[in-house]
Amino acid sequence: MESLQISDEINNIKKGPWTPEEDQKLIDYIRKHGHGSWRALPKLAGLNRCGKSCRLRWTNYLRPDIKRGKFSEEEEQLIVNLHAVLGNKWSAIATRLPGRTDNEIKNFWNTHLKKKLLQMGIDPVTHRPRTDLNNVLANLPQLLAAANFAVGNLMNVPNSWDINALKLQSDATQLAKIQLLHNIIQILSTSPPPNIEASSLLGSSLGDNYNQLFEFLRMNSHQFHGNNGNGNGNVPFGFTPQEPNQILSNLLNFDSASQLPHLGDYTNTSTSNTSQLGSSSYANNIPTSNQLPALVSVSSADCSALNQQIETKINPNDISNPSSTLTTFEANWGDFMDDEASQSYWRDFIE
DNA sequence: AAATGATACAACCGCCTCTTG
DNA sequence: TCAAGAGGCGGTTGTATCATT
Repeated sequence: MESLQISDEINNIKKGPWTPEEDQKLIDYIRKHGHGSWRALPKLAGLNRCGKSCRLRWTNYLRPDIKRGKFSEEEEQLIVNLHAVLGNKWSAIATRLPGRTDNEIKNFWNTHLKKKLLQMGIDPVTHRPRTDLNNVLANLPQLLAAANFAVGNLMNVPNSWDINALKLQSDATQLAKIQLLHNIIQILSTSPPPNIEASSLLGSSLGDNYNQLFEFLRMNSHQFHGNNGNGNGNVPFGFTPQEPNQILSNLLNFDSASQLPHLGDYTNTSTSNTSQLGSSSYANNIPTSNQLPALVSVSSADCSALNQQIETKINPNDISNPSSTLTTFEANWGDFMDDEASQSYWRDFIE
């Protein structure tokens, strides 16, 4: 590295930030002659830079068609979607965002989007919800808040699934969080952790969120079990959580190994909603299996409408694509790009 | 007001692919 | 077919700026 720098110094090759004078020389030259051979350009333009540096400066900063400023919501969404299909192919992604450079997108991804996805509980590499216990539980307060919000909104959507209302009331972030909550419930629905270490981990991680989680399950379980009105018994979230008591009883099995509050203690402090426990239908529908079913499909009509909305938003010029066959509600965010059919759609779209 | 840490982004580096002779 | 050079790409680093203590 040092020898390289020395060699560069000997050759009078400058490195580091570009000065306005250098920028102007580069712009003037390319305007007059085009860039031609990048290797030859610096000498011809009177710059003490290597060709590579000139090319980078031009393509990433000086090019006249470069769009400056913050990324819009649409651009953000598009980058996430494209990344789910293309991975770190920044140049390929950049071709879909006019005026944005691969470098800019890459930086934006690394500094903003990656964190955003992580905060949403989505793995930025796989674009799937993160299911490891630590991460799920670490995000529990956020997830519960988001899920409560989304459940409230989604349950107000008419049976016919007013997609517009759905989109207005609940963004993809909320949906992703519901997906994650689903994961939590799955974790909690399985047998108690097989060893004391896992028990302790879960207990300490859950901590104060225990009450919140219980409350959420209790408040919404009747809704999860409701018929969505389309006759097939599916519910919007596609899973039917066990009775909260049953789920949490798994936790109580290792209550002594952790610092979890006792269920009884909690219910005593929250009596305002206990009627829901008795009146809701969930009591008659306690699943026999500990495993929650996978997220369920909504009707194909609903899906196509939803997909079209997503696709229209992403690419207003291409609203009809027969290869798009998303069928799951999770398709709204993250997973929808991992769905095989969806991926083929995006590949088609990109190609 | 100064120190420290976090964040954003421009720029560089090394590797890979493509082109050309 | 192969080797060399040029260009392109993705990962990483360095530095300026902003936020917090």
